[in-house]
Amino acid sequence: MSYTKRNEFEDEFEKMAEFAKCLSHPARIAILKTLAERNTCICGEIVEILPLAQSTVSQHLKELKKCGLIIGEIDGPRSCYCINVERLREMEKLFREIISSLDSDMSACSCT
Amino acid sequence: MSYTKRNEFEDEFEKMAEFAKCLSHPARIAILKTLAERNTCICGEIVEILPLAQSTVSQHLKELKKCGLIIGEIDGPRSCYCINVERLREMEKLFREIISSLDSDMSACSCT
DNA sequence: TGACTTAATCGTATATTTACGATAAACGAT
DNA sequence: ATCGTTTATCGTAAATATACGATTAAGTCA
Repeated sequence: MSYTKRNEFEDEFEKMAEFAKCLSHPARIAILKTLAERNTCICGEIVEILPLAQSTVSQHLKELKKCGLIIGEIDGPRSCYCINVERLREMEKLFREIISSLDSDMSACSCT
Repeated sequence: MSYTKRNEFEDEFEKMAEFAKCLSHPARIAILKTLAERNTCICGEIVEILPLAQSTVSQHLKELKKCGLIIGEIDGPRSCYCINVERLREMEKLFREIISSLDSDMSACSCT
């Protein structure tokens, strides 16, 4: 039993799925929003805002970092996080492309 | 141990996260693409195209249906699926809104 | 009616995700 | 050097997700 077949699809779809997975928890969207609003972007602030334990927030930050949407800089005992604008743009573009590709393919639905 | 705290965030974020979760597997994106390309949209065709067992495809279809991105019509022993265009637009809009809200909040990143 | 086709669901195994508390690591300050 | 602060990581528990084969259900057609 193989469990995952995520790697047997078109690169574009896998990439999109990766981004989507990253946004698939409201906490991570909330983190992005918080980072956008502040430029201090210290981890502790996020912990205060979210209804989650520090370790859990840290995990979500790790996910966001893994998919490249945020950048973390260690600054003494603190960690300074901010949004990776280029990567955000990349995601935006890919999303737009896939949606518009669906749009252009789509013809009238014959089953309703 | 509560396990999930998905429901303790802003509605908009939860909604976006739902959509994102739906797109978080390449198979489901591939299904949407296939549905866009054809208007016959019979389940069996999708099974032939994807490297997945029939039952697994059925499960993915169920997910897509649950979040409203596709509509299924039972047609005799077959199932005719198609994209729910309105819902797709809704997702597109929400995504665009959230991204542009990030954009407008974002100031220079102080940590790089 | 009975055989065939198609797709949903069930049962199951395994991987991953989400959450927490506890601990460790890294630094600043006293 | 020790203490306090901050954050990452570890260990763990429980929920979900992913995948499959087997079965069921529902309709078609001979």
